Formats: sequence, structure tokens, C-alpha cells
Amino acid sequence: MSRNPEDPVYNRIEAARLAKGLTRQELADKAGVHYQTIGYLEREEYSPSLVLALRISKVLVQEVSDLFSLSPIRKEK
Amino acid sequence: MSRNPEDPVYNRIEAARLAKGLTRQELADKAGVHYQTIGYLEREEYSPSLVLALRISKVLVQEVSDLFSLSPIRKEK
DNA sequence: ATAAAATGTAGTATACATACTACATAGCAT
DNA sequence: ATGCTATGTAGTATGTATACTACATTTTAT
Repeated sequence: MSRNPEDPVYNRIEAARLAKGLTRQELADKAGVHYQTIGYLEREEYSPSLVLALRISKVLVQEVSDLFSLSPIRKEK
Repeated sequence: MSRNPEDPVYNRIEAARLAKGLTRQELADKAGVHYQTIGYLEREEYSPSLVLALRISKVLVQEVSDLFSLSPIRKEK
């Protein structure tokens, strides 16, 4: 049941992306995915594969756990 | 292409699981997945969703990046 | 006000992670 | 040797992440 909508993954992708001054298209290119995929993730419409999470974290230079969490993300950091 | 077999995710699940003295069944139960799923992951037959990676990391009390990596895992650490 | 760029929404198609069942093999007790 | 527990292998079924296209809406700049 890890693909169960009842336990979503929260993320701070948008904030981290904006902090680096990237557009979704740019982040998508660097992560090697479609730009819409970034949109879906930022809107938390679904949660990424681990591969994608690792790639995005690498691009945004963050620990995976700094970007993604099983519990709702606090605003500050 | 994040679901591309050409970029696998390496992991140290088995070592970390054994270090905690857990069987696959036990780890599976704690992570809320089927015990065969743990087997597939340990054999690196496929890579987990982020949700599952986060759950496994939590059970094994490790940073995601301590357990999973886009590049082959070094033995020590 | 207009245009361009960024993001949102909608819909289809595909690949793969996961669940599950069943049986085989290996290891380890006794 | 027998049995038990852990793990491997094989196969099917399902959901969902991702790709992609097209168009709408919002934002930003001029």
C-alpha cells in the first residue's frame, strides 16, 4: 500500500526551485523529466519515484529528507 | 525516463536490515509492504517508490541517502 | 493593452512498482 | 534425516507515476 493515496508524500519542491530561480521547465530538464511532471509533484497530485526524488534533490542540492516528508512540511525549515 | 532501467537505484537495505537483526518479513511488516517486495528491492530488481523508501528508512533509522543512491554503494560507511 | 512566459487542467497511453499465490531451494536446528 | 524458517523464482493482476499533447488561465513585462 505504498501507492496508497492515504499516505501521501509532502514536499517543498516549489519553494526550493524558486529559491534557485528555476522555472519548472528548467528543473524538469535538469532532472530529465517532463515539465508537467514537476507540476504534478508541486501540487502533490502524486508522489515521485525514488529515482526522481533523488534526481530532484541533487539538482536542488538538498537532502531528500529536506525536500520530501511523510508528514506535512513546516513552513520555515 | 525515471522509470528507465538504465538508471537504477542502488541500496544497502539488506545490510541495514541484518544489522538490526530483522527478517524480510519483519521489515516488510514494519514498512507495511509485502515481504516479497523487500526481496525485490534487496536484489535491486527494481527501485522503490519514494513513499516506500521513506518508510524503510524510518524503520531502519537511516537517512534516505544512507540507504539509497544513484551511484553504486561503497562497502564501508 | 498586448504579448509572452509560466503554470494549470484535461485526457490518453505506457511502464513499472507492488500485491499476492505457489512452489523451490537453502540454512539451521534438533 | 527431518523439519522449520528464510529466501529465491515464477507468474498474474492492478494502480499509479510519467510522458505527452492541447488548450486555458495567470503572471509578468513592455
